[in-house]
Amino acid sequence: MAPAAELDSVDLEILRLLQNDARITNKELAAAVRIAPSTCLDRVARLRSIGVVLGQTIRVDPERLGRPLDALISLRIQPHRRELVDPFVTHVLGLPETRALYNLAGPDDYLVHVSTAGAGDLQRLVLDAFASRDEVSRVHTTLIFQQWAGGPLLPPGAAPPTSGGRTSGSRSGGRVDTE
Amino acid sequence: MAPAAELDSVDLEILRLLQNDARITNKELAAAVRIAPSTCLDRVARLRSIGVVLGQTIRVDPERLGRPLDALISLRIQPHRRELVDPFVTHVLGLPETRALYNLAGPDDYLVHVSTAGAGDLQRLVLDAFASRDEVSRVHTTLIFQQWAGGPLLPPGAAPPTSGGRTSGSRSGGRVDTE
DNA sequence: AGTGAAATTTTTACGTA
DNA sequence: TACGTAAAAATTTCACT
Repeated sequence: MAPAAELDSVDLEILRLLQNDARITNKELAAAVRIAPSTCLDRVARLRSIGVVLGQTIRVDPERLGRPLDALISLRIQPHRRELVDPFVTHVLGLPETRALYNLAGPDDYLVHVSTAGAGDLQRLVLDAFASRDEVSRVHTTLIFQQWAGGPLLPPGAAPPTSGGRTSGSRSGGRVDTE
Repeated sequence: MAPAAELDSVDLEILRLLQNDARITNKELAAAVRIAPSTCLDRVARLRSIGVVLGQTIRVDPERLGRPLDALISLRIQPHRRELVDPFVTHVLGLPETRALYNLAGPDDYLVHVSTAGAGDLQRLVLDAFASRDEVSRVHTTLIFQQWAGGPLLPPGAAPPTSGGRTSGSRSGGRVDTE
């Protein structure tokens, strides 16, 4: 279930529009890509069924949830064995501050993106949730000043957004500024 | 428009459910949080209007879009002035491989999360899109073996998901494994 | 695969407690 | 603020090209 799916330009355009605003109605979406609503529904259903579209989520503003301070925490795991790593991953994903977790190829094994309530919360997190654990041999924290969410990830050569129509909101070029 | 919004436990539960699956109908959502559909609609509309909910997007599988290889690219910008930085940010956000961009506090000024078609594409990207630029003085690339998307980011103390009902799909604990 | 129209479900608006 | 009902609009199904 890994290989790349075959997508035509209409599929790519649908993905682009939905990634920009998934609340668009099927009717509007169909009009934007110039096909009938029922056909459009089939297209989207297919994209779901073949796993290109994994799901649909709301984008939440961390600041308005009381977590204005973001940071990246690099971690080195000492005996890098599965018995220690799996519980560690579970632990990190269980933290409410965790936004993303990466297992890396470099000397630092893991990178955690966290959103915290402030410097105090971040310090507490670094000390209590990471540094204090036996399997963690090194912790390095970097503050995030600003961040931008990625765009549609569409393959190069994909058709550019249709000229006239902004679908909704006030985005710029399909990219979403999150800060 | 920055301070934390006042949210009660119902709001938090709504956010959690929508973040898990934004395609849930308002009717189902209302039932899950035990309020009337019309009330639920008001709640969600409020969350949108006060900016807690920024929008709605589909989650796309990068692998199925032909980008199975992820990497983090650290960058140092030489004269770190706005005239150079702004075009650089625009350039990075314009790359189809870009998934996220961070402006950091450390010695490395920027971190770019990219999804690429493979080692060749990544090499081309590092050389042509980053290393070749005048304002970029240092490039460091780290491969991502595995990654996990963060969860609801909800404040601690928020009520756990209601006992019986899984809303849809087969997620685990509200977290979404993206690899 | 794509389409148009009917049938179903959902969203939305509004009056009331 | 929350609710229930009614109107509007959406999605979804289906027979046909």
